[in-house]
Order: sequence, then structure tokens, then C-alpha cells
Amino acid sequence: VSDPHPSPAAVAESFFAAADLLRKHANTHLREQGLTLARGKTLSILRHRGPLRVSTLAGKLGIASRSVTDAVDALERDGLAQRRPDPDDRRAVLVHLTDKGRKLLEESDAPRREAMQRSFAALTPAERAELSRLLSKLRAAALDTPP
Amino acid sequence: VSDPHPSPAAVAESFFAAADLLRKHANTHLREQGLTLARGKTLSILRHRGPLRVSTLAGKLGIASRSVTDAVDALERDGLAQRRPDPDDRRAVLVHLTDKGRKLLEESDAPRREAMQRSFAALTPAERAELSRLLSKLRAAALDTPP
DNA sequence: CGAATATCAGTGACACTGAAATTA
DNA sequence: CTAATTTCAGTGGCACTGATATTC
Repeated sequence: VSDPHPSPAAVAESFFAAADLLRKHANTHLREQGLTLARGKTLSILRHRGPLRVSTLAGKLGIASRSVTDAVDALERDGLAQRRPDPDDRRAVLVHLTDKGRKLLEESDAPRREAMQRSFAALTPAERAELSRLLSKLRAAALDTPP
Repeated sequence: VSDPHPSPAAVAESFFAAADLLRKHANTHLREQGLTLARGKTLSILRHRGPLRVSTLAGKLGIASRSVTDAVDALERDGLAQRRPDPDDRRAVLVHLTDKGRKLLEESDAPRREAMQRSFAALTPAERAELSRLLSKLRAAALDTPP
């Protein structure tokens, strides 16, 4: 069975190991659709929040604005997103999801859910709920304790 | 409170979000010691397993041999590891941890544990045990279901 | 004027595949 | 000869800081 009193460091280690593994799985499945986790996340945010400024997008993604410039460059190169001037502020651009991007996102949704379903199917619904609860607790604590 | 029936996709999302955040925290603290997660993990494996071949190290790290070459290059450049010929197989090299590497690893251990302590302190010992159990279940399932 | 916005320039850490050299 | 081991060459994804032009 498991250690009844795992140290924080030990839990952290399991946590990162599991995250790496699941991420690798998710990435594999996404890659078949021509996506990556970061790209998928960006497109997904754009779908849910509509056209966004680079800086807003950076905030949602938790990365620097400069990095978003590169990311949007790549998405634009592949025709998945498009920059358009913000009509209300000539300093800003709004990043739009293109039809192609929207379509790709929809097509990748089912396989992505399937992949996650496979990985998380090992847990019972109750365990998933408990995991979810623990994760949000962790996340809140981490946000409360800036590095 | 939380959703009593989170979908696998939703749990996956929280999972990756939490992992990103914790990783960022851990990285910040490690960086103060001149380390990164990947470098720390490599050194840690070398400490526990002794001198290893590049291919063995690649297996433990879960990455391609070629990537280990680069990683060891960097560690060797910083004097934390050292390549030596394998006396039993002239094709192979053994990657050794240097005294400097060992020392750095020891010095970084306390702050790393502290950082994880801070993050995971939000969970009770029972919750940590439960999380640990769920993680190993997830990990086992993922290993059983190759992408 | 100072503040906000996005981009340019340069860099770093980390991973990959495929081909080559050496040795078992 | 075949297989194993490591390295070389080239590339890709993703992120960073600092400086700059434009606009609010």
C-alpha cells in the first residue's frame, strides 16, 4: 500500500512525475491533430473569451507578453489565429480565432477528452472529485504564497 | 464548494494548472541555487544510482539519449558532473557526479523542501496521503495505457 | 509628461529525429 | 555482419529579459 505519512517533498515528486507522464500522453494525442498543449490552451482561451489583447492573453496564459507575440506568430503562420487592430486603442491588437482555428479546436476536442478519459478512468468519480478538491486547494495556496 | 462530478477533462485541466504553478515555484527556488528541475533531477538520479551510462540515464529521465548528451554537456561545463570512460565497455562513458555537484545538491535540498513544504502545507497530512495515493494510481494507469 | 501596448533582438533550457563513428 | 552506445547536425516548442516605437 502507500506511505501513510508522505513528506511534502515526496508528494511533490509524485506530483511532477504524474504530471510529466500525463502531459506526454496529452501531447501525443494533440500532436496528431497538429496541436500542442500550449497552442491548444491559447486557442481554447480565445474561444471562450473572444478576441483578446496580447497582454490579456499573456495574463490568462501566465506567461510574458513577449512570449505571446511568438506564440501568436506561430498560430498566425498556421492560419489558426489572426491579429486585427483594436478599433478602440491604436496601440493594441486583438488576437482573433480564425474559422480554421475554431474547427481544429472542435476536432481535437473529442480525442483530447478521450485521452484524458483513458488516463483518469482509473479513478472513480468520487476519487476524481476528491482529487479536484485537493488540486484547487493546492492551487489556491500556491497563489497565496508567491515564490 | 467544488463540483461533485468533475469531468475527466476538467480534472485534467486543474491538474495541469496546478502542476504548472507548483513547477514555477519550485523552479524559482532552485534557480536561486543555480539549478533547474531537469538538472536537479539528473543530479539526484546520479546521486542515488551512482555513475551511469548515458543510455541508462536517458531511461531514468524518460528522455532520448541524444538529449542527455546536451544535458551532460551543460552539467560538465558547470563542473557538476563528469564523463569518464567505462572500464568495462569502451563504447560507453559513465557519467559521474562531482564533489561540486554533490555539494550543490545537498545545499539545494533544504530550500527545495521548504518550498514544497510551503506549497503542500495547505493540505493536511491525511490529504497529502490521499493525494499521494491518487497520484500513484494515475501514474500506474498512465503507464498501463501507452499513448 | 508618465504609463501602457506590442514588438524587436538576443538568449536559454529542453526536447526531438536521423545519421555517423566506435566498439561489442 | 549485426547490435549497442554515444555523439554530431539540425530543428522545434516554449519561455525569459531588456530596449524600442507608438499611442493613450
